[in-house]
Amino acid sequence: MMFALVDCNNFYASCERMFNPSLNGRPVVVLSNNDGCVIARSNEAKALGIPMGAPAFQIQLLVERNEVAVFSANFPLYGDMSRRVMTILSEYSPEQEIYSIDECFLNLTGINEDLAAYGLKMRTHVLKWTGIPVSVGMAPTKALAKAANRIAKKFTERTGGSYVIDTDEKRIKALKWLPLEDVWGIGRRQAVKLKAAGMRTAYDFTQADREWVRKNMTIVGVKLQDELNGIPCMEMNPVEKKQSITTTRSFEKAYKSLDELRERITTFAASSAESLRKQNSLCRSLMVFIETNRFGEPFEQYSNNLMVKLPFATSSTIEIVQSAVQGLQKIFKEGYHYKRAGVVLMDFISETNLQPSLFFNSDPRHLSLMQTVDKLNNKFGTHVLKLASQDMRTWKMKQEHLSPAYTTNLNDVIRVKI
DNA sequence: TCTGGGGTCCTAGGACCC
DNA sequence: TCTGGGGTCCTAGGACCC
Repeated sequence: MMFALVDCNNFYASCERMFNPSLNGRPVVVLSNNDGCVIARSNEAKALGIPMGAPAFQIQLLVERNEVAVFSANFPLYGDMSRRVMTILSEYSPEQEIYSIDECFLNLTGINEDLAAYGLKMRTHVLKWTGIPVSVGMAPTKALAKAANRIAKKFTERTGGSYVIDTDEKRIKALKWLPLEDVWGIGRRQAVKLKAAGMRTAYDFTQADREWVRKNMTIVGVKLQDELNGIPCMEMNPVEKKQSITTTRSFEKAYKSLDELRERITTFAASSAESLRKQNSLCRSLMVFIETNRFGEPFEQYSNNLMVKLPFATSSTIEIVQSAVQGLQKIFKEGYHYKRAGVVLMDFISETNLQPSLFFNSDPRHLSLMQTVDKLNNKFGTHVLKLASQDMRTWKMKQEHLSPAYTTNLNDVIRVKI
């Protein structure tokens, strides 16, 4: 077996920079929705010590002193750039697993070439066609490919951004270099436990007693140990349908009334339902949740969630919204300052596997109605059609540093003067 | 004033059944 | 002191990922 893990460097920051070359060499950060906290940093921003996840207001001083370029997250742009990168990479293997917006696994088993050079070829190709720098790690297991990727990225000057672990010597050298907490699959919790047991590097972990690992880290830990020892346990996962679809947002200000929350929940449920239809699924239950400011202060805290079983499988926005709002009414309590809410759809079946029930079924008229709505919304841009109860008030996300929709809106396409 | 959003998998323990 | 035991299904919560 041979896997590649290809990963875009500082992806969101690289996307912003791609359309604004004057930012080359300058520190760049991208903020989450509501301009809340840092979700991407260029190397220069990392070097300034701006931590991942830092609240925007806490890095204000650093930003001003160092002329850091700050952007509000522009997810349509990143999604579009991702699609382009992934399409190029798919040419390098018969099997691609898109693992996240900025990385994918490729199955390189049977590719009869010098792999390090093959990785460099991918990197050059992607950079030339999209302007996005990527790193390529290759190894006989997914976990080792992840480790190889870290080496490719960390030592770009030496590796050119492409590194292969194809011998036991290289494997051991890599694992002795890789700190425990940087291993794919070992999180903060486990790292503490492993360090307490005297381990420090990925290599130490591979030497740990198998039974101890099973007891302390379940079967997941045992598989990871095998993977790092070069025994593949994780296969390529073909792109499958999602098992749950979530829409959640923090609010710019606190909401107190049921009416305000009802509008938000309606909008979230509608957005989730749209994604559900996109993958041709129906859902049989959903969860709605609301919460006050989890950072406390100065008001009393309350958070709650509720699972709602739908009377039938459906993808109708109307029916899903109804159930979500019923759920909201059950958990809503007067007197709190709500700061976040969300709707999770789950328990899916495929449209084609629907077994109609004798008495309770989704309103058959909704399917064609929804198809029409989706078609129109697709054709004329987002949400020319929506429920009357959606977006009643002028709800707005804080986005003070939003870049143009360079690739998805004709008016924002970059013009080149000749 | 100001702290994101969207996923997956595994397990323990309760409910229920025989 | 002194409990029956074993299977299955479901769910909440924890851990991890990006």
